[in-house]
Amino acid sequence: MNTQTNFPEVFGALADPTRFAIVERLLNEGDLPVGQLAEPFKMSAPAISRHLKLLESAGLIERRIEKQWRVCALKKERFADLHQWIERYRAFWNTSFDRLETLLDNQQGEDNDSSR
Amino acid sequence: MNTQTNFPEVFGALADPTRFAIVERLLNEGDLPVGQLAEPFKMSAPAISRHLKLLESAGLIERRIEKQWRVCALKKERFADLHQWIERYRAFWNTSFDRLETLLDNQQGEDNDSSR
DNA sequence: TCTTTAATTAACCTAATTGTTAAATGAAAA
DNA sequence: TTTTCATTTAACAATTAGGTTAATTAAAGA
Repeated sequence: MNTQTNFPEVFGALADPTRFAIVERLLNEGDLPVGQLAEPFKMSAPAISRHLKLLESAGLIERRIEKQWRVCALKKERFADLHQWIERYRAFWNTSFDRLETLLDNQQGEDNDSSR
Repeated sequence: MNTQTNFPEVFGALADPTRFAIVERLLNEGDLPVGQLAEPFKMSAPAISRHLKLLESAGLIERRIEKQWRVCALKKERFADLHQWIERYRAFWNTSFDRLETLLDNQQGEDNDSSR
């Protein structure tokens, strides 16, 4: 399997709200240069730069140089790995949801967790 | 969608190797009492206890009392949430793998998603 | 060349995380 | 009821994470 994927490291990269938002944005808007990625946050450029470096080390993004900009892009492989990982849990979460299953089958009009 | 699922928090819970191993073990071996979960680690009981508390706060596990033991179990909802999240990236990672696709096809086989 | 723009690296500070040991809790067994 | 077992809480120390400002690099444009 994907023995080269260090899942705790990847999850650690996604564990910060800023980094998570960056990843989500790259999914929704496609590749973006560092400056534009930084713009929505009221955080210094060096802080963003370090977040991006961490995402890159975890293999979630890559940076390429384009003229005077560093453009960030999601790396497909890592997301494929994450998908494979969570798929292993399908047999568990997808069975006998009992009274929860109707709710979820409705395709998430809302969530159903009452634990918090 | 699952707006009340705090993904950075959930990822943070999975970002520690000990906690990740605990979650994997619960998937592979089913519900286990705290003492047995702690056994493979050369870490004090309080340390394990706090890891479990964090997993519980993130909604990844729950603890029930059974005789003199606290038995830990994975929570389906949270894994379903994670799956829904990564599914949103499928359109991205599943298309035009280009020269990578042969490499990855070797190991992952076909995916069988039924959630949409 | 000189200046500007884009981004990173360095040095530093504070807060959060993760581990420890000792004490506390609460149910079961004696 | 007293002891034992299973686990948690409290208090504390060491490390890591995440932010800041100042200095550096590197390419573009004047």
